[in-house]
Amino acid sequence: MSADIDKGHPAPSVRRLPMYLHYLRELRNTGKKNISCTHIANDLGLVPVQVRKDLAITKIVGRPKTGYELLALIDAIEDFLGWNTPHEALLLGVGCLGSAVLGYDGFAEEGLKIVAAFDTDPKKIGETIVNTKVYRVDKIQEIAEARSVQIGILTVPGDVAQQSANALVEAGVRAIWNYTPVKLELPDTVVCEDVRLSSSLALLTSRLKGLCSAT
Amino acid sequence: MSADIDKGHPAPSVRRLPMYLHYLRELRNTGKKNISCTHIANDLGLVPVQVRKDLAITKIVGRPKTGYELLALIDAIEDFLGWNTPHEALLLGVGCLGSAVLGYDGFAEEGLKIVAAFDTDPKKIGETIVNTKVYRVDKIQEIAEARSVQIGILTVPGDVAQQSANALVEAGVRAIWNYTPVKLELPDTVVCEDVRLSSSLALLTSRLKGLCSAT
DNA sequence: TAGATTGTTAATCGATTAACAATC
DNA sequence: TAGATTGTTAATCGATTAACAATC
Repeated sequence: MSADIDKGHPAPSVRRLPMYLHYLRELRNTGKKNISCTHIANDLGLVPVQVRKDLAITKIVGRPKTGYELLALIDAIEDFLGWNTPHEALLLGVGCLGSAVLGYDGFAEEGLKIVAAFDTDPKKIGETIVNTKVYRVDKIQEIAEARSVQIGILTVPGDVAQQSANALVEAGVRAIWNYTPVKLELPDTVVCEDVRLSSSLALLTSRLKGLCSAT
Repeated sequence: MSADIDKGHPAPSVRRLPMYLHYLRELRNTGKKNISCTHIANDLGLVPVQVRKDLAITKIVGRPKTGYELLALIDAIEDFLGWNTPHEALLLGVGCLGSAVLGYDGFAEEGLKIVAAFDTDPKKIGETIVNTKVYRVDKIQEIAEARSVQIGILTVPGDVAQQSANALVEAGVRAIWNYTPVKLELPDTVVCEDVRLSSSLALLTSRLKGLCSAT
């Protein structure tokens, strides 16, 4: 019945937005007021038309000859991504990876605020790791509901990934950022994004192999 | 002059190989001898023909009706990725993220062995973090050359990313796994793969926004 | 054998790039 | 004004999916 059959936006474009945002924020310090796609493309090693298409999904409007107003563009990207209003998140699994995610201060710039962490290890429960308190896993529901947290970050071992995801869904979480190698089964009312470090490494090592054998 | 103009393999296919490998290794424990694309696709939520195309890049040959021999398939993927012969790597920047990468034992299964870490912080130099010794940055060349290390992992802050990458290149490293948000300038004799966690988060938060506004 | 499955060619789909009118 | 730049439509490119003969 809806007039616009929203197919969403091209994932490759959305993936490039944080790169533009990072670049534009740096540029802000130089006092520049306007920026064109030509300059962005040059500095980031892309072609201008791709930058234009990517930025267009944020609904930003530029002016011929001058380009985009820098601050308006930054706002538009943040708005599109939802990074101007902080998202609260829960983190499950305070191992090496979980601690790193807790400690990574870059997420603040991306509107992500981890409000509580959870683990099964009694030694960790009650501890405070990088300003975040670690709770027992059975407290997820209580804390999630109290603050109506929408995002869950999964940094647990693979063998408990699905059950951890289930707990997050039951607690009302709407989005799961999955750092485990497990393919999660989720209701389609929940969005999930897999961080697959091994995919990235696969590309690196296979290209390294190509480099060597080409000689 | 070369007969085969090697365009490389489709990046999306290469990115999916670790997922198949993970799945197949788990399957090994069940004692199964053969596996078909239909089964793989079912279990991973893909379509059989895509699995077949993906696996074909490893040069594996299957048999109609029975599928692929499980162990041969695992071998073929490992071979293609270069994950059966361990790759030695150096890690630059022992902060939160760097420590997590050092501590992540999953990389062992992916043929990656971090043999030394480097930092500028005098307090960290000489320490051993997760079985890896931390050296002064000016030791990179010496250690890289002695072991002819081919891979460098960049987990330094963004503002020293380029100079750190330069040091790795000078030390003879052929591949850089870049965890910083910086776009690196590198000679084309060096391959580089960017781990962009923010791209992944962008997709998650923008889809979460779509989910909420759709209601 | 019959039917499941492979390997491959052709068709489709979506993203990137080219072309160009509009405009400041 | 002249020329750089935007926004958009059309062409190209590459990945995914469909179709199907070969085969075990």
